[in-house]
Amino acid sequence: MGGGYSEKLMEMYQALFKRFGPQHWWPADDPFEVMVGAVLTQNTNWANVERAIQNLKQSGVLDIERLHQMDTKELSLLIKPAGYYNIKAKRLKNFIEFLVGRYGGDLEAFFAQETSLLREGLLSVKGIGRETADSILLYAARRPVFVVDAYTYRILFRHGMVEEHISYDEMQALFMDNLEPDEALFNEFHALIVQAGKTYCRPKPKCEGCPLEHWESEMGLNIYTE
DNA sequence: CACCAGGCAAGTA
DNA sequence: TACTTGCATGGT
Repeated sequence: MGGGYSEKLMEMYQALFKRFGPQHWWPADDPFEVMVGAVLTQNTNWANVERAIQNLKQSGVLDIERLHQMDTKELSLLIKPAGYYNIKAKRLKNFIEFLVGRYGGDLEAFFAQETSLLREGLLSVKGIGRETADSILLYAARRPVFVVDAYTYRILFRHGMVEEHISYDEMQALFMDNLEPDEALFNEFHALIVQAGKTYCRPKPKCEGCPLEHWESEMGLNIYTE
């Protein structure tokens, strides 16, 4: 039904895992830190996000109540290393206001909902789009939701697995309609795609003609080039 | 110097 | 629906 995607995707997963090993995502101490990191990492290098999170930790404000009290301007200065600091401070405040206003700031209460309702709520927050919402669902709420990002498009397109410019929902369905809803699998798979993308699948490929000699020689992924 | 990073919202056609 | 633009720091 899926045009043999189930087998292809699992072969891709096995090859990536063999090449890169377990990624141990999400690098955070608790679900709330995951959610903050998910907003801060929007179009931003993770190393810069780490500095911002360190600033929040060292200031002792990495919790809902403290962030709720804090002035947006003050917050923006703490997260400055993550870039887009004015808009991200507002986005974090929007999210905090949502959690406090609707769940009394109780994350357990927030997470005690069906996945589709959780996603709907997250997407209602200005500053949380589909990728950020799905990252929170997968890595904070630990739901079997597949996270799609720019690397997912790039890698699958360059390997001839999808048309260019398919929608987020279509790409997500490609994975979720062809794989068992396995939270641990989705966790590792997305993290591996990011790692592989960083390593071999830049926006402007240095090698001539991806789908890549790189993948084939270094990863044994000629199975994807048809 | 140019390019990129674990996106999103708002505006336009 | 399908583009375009603004947002911004820090590494390579």
